[in-house]
Amino acid sequence: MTLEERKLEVLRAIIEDFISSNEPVGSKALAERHQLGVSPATIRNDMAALEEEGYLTQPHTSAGRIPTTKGYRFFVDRLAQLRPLSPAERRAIHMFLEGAVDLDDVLHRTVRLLAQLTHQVAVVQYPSLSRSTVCHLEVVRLTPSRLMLVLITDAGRVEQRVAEMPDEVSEDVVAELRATLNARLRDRRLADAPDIVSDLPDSVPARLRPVVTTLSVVLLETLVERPEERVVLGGTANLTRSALDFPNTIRPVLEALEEQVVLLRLLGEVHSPTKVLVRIGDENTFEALRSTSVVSIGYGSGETALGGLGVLGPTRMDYPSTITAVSAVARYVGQLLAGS
Amino acid sequence: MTLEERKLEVLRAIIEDFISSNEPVGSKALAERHQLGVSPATIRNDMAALEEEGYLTQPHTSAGRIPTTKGYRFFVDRLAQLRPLSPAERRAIHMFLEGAVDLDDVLHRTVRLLAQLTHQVAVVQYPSLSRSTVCHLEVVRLTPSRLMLVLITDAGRVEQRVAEMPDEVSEDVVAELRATLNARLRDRRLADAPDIVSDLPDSVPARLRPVVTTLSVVLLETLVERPEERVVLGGTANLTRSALDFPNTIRPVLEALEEQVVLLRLLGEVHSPTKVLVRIGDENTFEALRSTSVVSIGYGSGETALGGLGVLGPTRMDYPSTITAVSAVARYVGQLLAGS
DNA sequence: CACTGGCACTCACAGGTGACGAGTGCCAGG
DNA sequence: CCTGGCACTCGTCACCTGTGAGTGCCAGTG
Repeated sequence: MTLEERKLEVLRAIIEDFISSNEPVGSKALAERHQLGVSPATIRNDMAALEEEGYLTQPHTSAGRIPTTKGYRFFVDRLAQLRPLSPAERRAIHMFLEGAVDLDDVLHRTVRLLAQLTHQVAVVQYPSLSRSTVCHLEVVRLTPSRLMLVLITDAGRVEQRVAEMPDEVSEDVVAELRATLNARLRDRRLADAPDIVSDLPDSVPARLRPVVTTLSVVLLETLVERPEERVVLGGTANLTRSALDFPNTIRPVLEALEEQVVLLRLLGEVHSPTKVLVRIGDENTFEALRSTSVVSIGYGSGETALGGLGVLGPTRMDYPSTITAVSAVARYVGQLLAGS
Repeated sequence: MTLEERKLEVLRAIIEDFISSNEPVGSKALAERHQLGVSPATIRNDMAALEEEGYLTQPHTSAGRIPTTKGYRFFVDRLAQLRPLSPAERRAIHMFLEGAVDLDDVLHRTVRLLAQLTHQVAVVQYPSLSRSTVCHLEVVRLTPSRLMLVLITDAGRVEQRVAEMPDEVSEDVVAELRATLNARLRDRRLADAPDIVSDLPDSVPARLRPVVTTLSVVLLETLVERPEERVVLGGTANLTRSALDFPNTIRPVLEALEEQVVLLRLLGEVHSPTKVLVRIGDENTFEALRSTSVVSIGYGSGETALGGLGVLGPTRMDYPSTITAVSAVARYVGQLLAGS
């Protein structure tokens, strides 16, 4: 199944031309635009072979060829040469993310940056709760019988939740709760938190028990039942850029992007912060995204990713540039979060 | 400038037909679909008059008429009869907003609800900081020299911000800060906060002064320089519903909607929680939104609005239904926030 | 054996034409 | 003041045709 040198060149040339023109590319044009050293007729034979093997297809008999999913896949895996980041892009990344003041800000800037760099739809996931550790757990007494729990993770993420208490709670008890909860949970991984939390009521003085029991339930809800991994979306206007011909092609995509579930699953499979993941066309799980490609990667300080980020665009996207941009941004965001 | 009875009927009929069909409506079709009791020829005369007066226009000579901005405006102000909420819609509102656990949740559900009810793009603003009062101000020591300020308002909004301290700060000092800040700010309106905050450094014991000064700066930044009124957006997929013919008509709209500034200004002028505001076509401030209409209203418990919410759609939207839906949702959200 | 030039063939697309019909304005008559 | 009738405009659609890009195949050549 190995292809000879020239056929590879032909495949690469076709994909590059198609990406920049969005029109089926024919043998003659190919011969003119690239120095392949052979005549159109020869190229035609190669094209026919490539089509036979499933890398190309024809929209109709007398048109040029366009790449199939398999063709793009081969291109991405073996043919594409990574384009280094241009100085302008490097500068843009720094400028964009420079002045960020907190996590929300970082992620919102990131999504705009990605959208702008790649001219595509950008998605950024909040640092996963389960992969973070507890930095602080604050208990605030809003009214005597209503407490607010504020969870702060090492990644800077802040989650809050109101808890209605069965009885009134004194300020002293709140202080005690705060101390107890922090003693138990601080620096623990949130993935381990559910176990710790459910043991909590049994291990506190009896007088605290009712309050702690109620709080435990709320905490568990926040941590487990609602693992709501948040996602920021941006650059949807870029969808209109590619698919100007098919307004009914962008509708399902927009609809899918409004579903949190879809977005999460989109980035959910991302684990490594080092290797970009490219899902092309019908390699995507979701029906509605079969006409798009997703380029994603994890970001984080160490080996394990805190969360994922990526972009979504037409299958005929500029993979080399996109991959470069996505991984550069992820690296920078990782540093930023580690340093803050 | 008063129009006679029948001309009004004709105008209403044209607008209603155009809204449901999205095609220029002609005299004959009009006479058939409505019981106006006159012949097409008569209607033609009325139409010519209405066009003369600026309520209608013709896309081209031999086509039917379509309403102008002025026509829609007249329709909304004088002709439209409010449609009561259907039981199904009422039920939908309750079901959607029932299980909301916190402010974020309420607002995200609201935006989805609005989008679904009206089949349009929905926008919901977070409760304005400046119109809220401080419920609690928490100071959390993340590391010895890094504090996090968490501001909780009566509307349930939570804003946090990290502050880098010049020196290390002891846990005792933090407790003192917490007490001082809360004593000064609790139950005060956030609009008044800047004054209070800037006086703060002068009115604390000298030993607290450096820390308080730094904190003041951060607080002021959070409150004033970054009055970042947050906005939630949803239902953008609905844009494709109306403008299927013009993909290049939805691009600028999508782009505009990605600008926070635009969204804020869109709802920024909303003040009353009782009266719906309708901005039609070129009545909109923003160039890109000249082809759309915005229906918005304030929500809140009392007289003053906490924030705004609304929908954006094509000028040929179903105004009566939309107005009903928007104001019903706003009323319900207001109750919800007051009760929580 | 691999490449090439030539040739016949296919087919999307653009441009032109004409029939059709929806819609209009105007006018004379009730 | 309303109506029916009539001539006119003009966008839409179906149809046709020429053009050209692109193909596959084949015989010829180094």
